Amino acid sequence: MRIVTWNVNSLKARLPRVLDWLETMAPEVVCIQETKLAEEAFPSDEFTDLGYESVHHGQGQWNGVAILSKVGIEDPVSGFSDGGDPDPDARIIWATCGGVRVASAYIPNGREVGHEHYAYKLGWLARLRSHLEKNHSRKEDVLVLGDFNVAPEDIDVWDPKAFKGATHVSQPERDAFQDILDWGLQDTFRNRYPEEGLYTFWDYRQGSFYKRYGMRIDFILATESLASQCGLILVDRNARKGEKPSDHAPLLADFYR
DNA sequence: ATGGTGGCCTTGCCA
Repeated sequence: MRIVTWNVNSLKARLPRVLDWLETMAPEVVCIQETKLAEEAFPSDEFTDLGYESVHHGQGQWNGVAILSKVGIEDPVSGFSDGGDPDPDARIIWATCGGVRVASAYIPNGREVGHEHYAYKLGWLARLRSHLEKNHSRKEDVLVLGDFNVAPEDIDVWDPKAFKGATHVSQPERDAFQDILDWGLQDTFRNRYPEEGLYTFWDYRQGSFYKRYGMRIDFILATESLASQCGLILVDRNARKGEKPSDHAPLLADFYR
């Protein structure tokens, strides 16, 4: 099964590029973040034409997550099933695709350390762990994909000194990310590539992509049963080039199962 | 290639 995560930064603005890329790479399952579309505006017909069923959890101007699948979509759930209040934002959707429980997640940005939105981010990461604990076992085939807005280690940013005091690298965020891994998930890309300088996001500003000023904040997290079957895994940096790119590149993995 | 925000029902906010 070939699976992808991609923060497209507006599916409306990105649709031609996304459709073209999906035709070329032909993944079975696709996790999209930042659709920035209302529920009814989701272009499901265009994806159907490429052979995908789809589920979307949208809210309009901001956020919005989706899963596309050529191998079935069963038991879709929007948000968290942890007994808590509904998340005000459309940031996570779950579905079972080809026997694998898949999540497409867009973790809050946090804005600034100490900001109200930063507290929301830490709480959101804790709820993700809580959802996993309450609904799944680490013995199951579970994949959590998405934009976590956290760089887990200093090697995941282009210059740690430039991020002093910033979100994405603070210890509470890194601890919350590690808590999710500690539930029973592995960072499949990092398993394969231990070196620095490999990123999934480059800010639009200041020519960051061309200067290689990136961050690795998008992940394909897998339980052991799947992580041990991970084959090809790569960031398609070519998708960050050219006309009207997203500020994130897609992360793609093949699981032999 | 020899440079260099972009998306949002926009006039500032968010990332």
